[in-house]
Amino acid sequence: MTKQEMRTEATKKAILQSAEQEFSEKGLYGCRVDEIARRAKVNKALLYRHFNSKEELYKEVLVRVYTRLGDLEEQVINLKTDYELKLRDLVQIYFQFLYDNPSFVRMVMWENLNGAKSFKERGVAETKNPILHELGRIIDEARLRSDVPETIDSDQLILTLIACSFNYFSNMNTLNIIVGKDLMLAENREKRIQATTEMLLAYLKEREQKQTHA
Amino acid sequence: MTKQEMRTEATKKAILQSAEQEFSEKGLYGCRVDEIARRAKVNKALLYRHFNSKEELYKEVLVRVYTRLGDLEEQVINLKTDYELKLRDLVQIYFQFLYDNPSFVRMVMWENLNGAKSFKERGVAETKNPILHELGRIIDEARLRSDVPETIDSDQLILTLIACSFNYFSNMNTLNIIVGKDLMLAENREKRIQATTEMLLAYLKEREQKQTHA
Amino acid sequence: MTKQEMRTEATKKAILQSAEQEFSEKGLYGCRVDEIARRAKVNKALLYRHFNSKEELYKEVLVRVYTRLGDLEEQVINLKTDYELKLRDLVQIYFQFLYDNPSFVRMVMWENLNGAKSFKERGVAETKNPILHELGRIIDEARLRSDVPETIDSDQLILTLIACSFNYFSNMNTLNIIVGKDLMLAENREKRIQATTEMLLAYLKEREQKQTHA
Amino acid sequence: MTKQEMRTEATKKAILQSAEQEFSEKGLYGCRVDEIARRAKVNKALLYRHFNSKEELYKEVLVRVYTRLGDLEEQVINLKTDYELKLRDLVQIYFQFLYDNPSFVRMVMWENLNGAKSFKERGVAETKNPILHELGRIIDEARLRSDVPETIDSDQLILTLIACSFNYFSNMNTLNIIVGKDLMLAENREKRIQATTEMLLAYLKEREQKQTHA
DNA sequence: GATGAATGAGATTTCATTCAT
DNA sequence: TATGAATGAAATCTCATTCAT
Repeated sequence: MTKQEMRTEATKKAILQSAEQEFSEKGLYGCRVDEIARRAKVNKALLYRHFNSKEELYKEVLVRVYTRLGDLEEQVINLKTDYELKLRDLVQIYFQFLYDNPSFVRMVMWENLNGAKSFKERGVAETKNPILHELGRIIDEARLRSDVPETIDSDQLILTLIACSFNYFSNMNTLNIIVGKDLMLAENREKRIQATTEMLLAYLKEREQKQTHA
Repeated sequence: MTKQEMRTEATKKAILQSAEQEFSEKGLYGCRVDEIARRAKVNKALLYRHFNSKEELYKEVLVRVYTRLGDLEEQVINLKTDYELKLRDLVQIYFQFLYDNPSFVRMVMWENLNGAKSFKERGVAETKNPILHELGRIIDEARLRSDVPETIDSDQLILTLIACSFNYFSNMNTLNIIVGKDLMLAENREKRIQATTEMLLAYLKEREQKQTHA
Repeated sequence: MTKQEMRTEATKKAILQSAEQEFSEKGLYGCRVDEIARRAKVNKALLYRHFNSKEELYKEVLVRVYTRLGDLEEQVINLKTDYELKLRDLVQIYFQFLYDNPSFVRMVMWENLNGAKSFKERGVAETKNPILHELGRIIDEARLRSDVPETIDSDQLILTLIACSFNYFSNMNTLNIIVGKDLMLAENREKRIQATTEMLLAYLKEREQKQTHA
Repeated sequence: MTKQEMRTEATKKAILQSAEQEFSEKGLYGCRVDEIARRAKVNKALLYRHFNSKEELYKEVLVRVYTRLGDLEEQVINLKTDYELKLRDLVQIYFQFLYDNPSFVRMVMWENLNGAKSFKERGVAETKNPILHELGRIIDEARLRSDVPETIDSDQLILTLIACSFNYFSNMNTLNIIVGKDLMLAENREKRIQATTEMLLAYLKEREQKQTHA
């Protein structure tokens, strides 16, 4: 890579970082190209040269943000063997990820509000998602060991994991008011991780019992 | 109420309806006053006469949408006596509300993305919320009957109920892709209601057991 | 005059008073019909019924304001006989009038900025102006008594009287800054009246001398 | 200065010239940004890029117009030595300036009608004013040579000079009607310059005499 | 006569995008 | 590649005026 190319890459990265801040904060419509350029310390014409349009830049940001999920892979493979503990860790890791990546949460929200348009157009769903991948494996393994019944609906577990984790951050502003607490506090997050884990496990066991009694 | 006043109310209502559609769809920034006026079949000046600014109109819509929660009261008071059945009904009612009121879901999302600014400014949190009110009562009653342990963390139940219900609709666009199903279908919603109920109950019982064994 | 007519007159007067405040303060373009109506506590439609248009109302105000000059007549006829004292009094009266009628000063300024359009259209120049009328008489009388030379240019006296009096109030905002004093203070006004009088007299005498020596 | 910068300056100058015409003619409120842009042959967005707002542009024009006073410096330093002649020249120069710069007169009028708001905000009073500066020097010198008494109130001279000169142009539209002459004519201006000078001198001498007799 | 609602045209300002260098 | 100037379209909001009762 030549010096020139490296400079170009640096420029693009600066733009993307700036754009991530702006887009995640204000969305595709609330955000201003001027502001992105200003924060990236480049001029608008350059931004357009590299990304063609505001919308394309937005999509690039979406992809970039989503890709970070992939970085969880290492953490996820090194989980304990016991499936209860594994599940607990998985929830923990997901919560931590959402806590560390507020722009992920917000971009997903913008996407949902926008009919997941860019999400679909850029095939973001294909992005490696170690959390869900591992949840699937946990269930599969448990099934094999008959820890959970064959009939378990793994979608419900996925939906519950996502709901309890994602919603905690996505709706934090209103939830804080509703429960009258600062849910950002480590203590409260910890409690919620615990409860989420218990819920998932309880759901599994409940099903198990039903299965047994059936 | 005079004829004149009735006409005025009708005009305001037309504007509010139009604004609700536009704001819930595109948010405060993505939406255009021109379009709201066009849909309401009034001119912009009139809209400004009645609502002063785009932002005030937005807040009015937020309040209006949120107020609909209150209409659930009748349904909620007529619940069965058994607390398990009650909980099931509550989840069912909430899911149905969110299904019937997509603009509620979206407005809450916009608010969260915007730091719940208008939510706070208009004291929307004070709005009657029969769902959460009833959930509180269910837990209280259960406690009295010792169906659930004293130590139960009711916040976790609230957060779970909201998360599992709200997130199902708020993130539907991306969830549909992730689970590869159309979650809007009655069948899938029904399953999710079932799972959510079971989760809540299992969580309660789990705690109960822990309590017992402790 | 019937009760109804009296009410109507009262309404018109209220509008005119309000309009005078607004127009003199902000001019024809800076002022808002809404505001005039609000201050007059009538609605706009009524205002239009009585005055047809913003511009006509403006002209009405101009005439009204200018007419107040006429009220000086009584004061002016009762002047002392000595022409020096008369002149002094005249200056004093004019200063007092301008001090008491800031809207006169401002309306004349707006008119000048606007090419005296309304001034001409409404023939405001025809309005009785006891100050100038009396100044003319003073000069005439003085001429007869040979107190001043025949050749005196009375226009110069008129222009000086107006300039020294009017400009003191019309440019007060900038003059205050230039001379670093509050020219509104009675003390400073008094000094200026004195100086203006002396100037007029000195001018007369100077001319006289020239005449004499010629 | 690069070519680019020169172009930019040219654009700004074109806008300022256009704005001066419009603002001086119609004032801050009567004037339209559209029109300024049209006359300057640029589009509105560019105008805003360079000047931020209509009001800032107005202030820039005010400063620009006022600065022209400074250009009189050369003329003013080369005055004759005799103080009577000096004074005469000063009046002549000031009249000529006001005649040549109608937008100066009008901007000062707008400012006074607007409470000298922009005048104060931009510290326009600090602008070099060779006329008043020189008038001060003339009086000082005269005092030293005892041509005029120590007690002379120089403010009165300043106010008279400004009043007689400025008012001649600021109120020309109404004065023309009052005196029934076209005061713009060179002949009439000349007479007025003569009268103003005599007035100032007469005032000085009158005071002198008083002083002498005292 | 009097009112409050309603209107159309237009004001200032903003924004995504392109041009010229 | 990179830049600052420039643009056209459109956004929010305002205002003199008229309508309907």
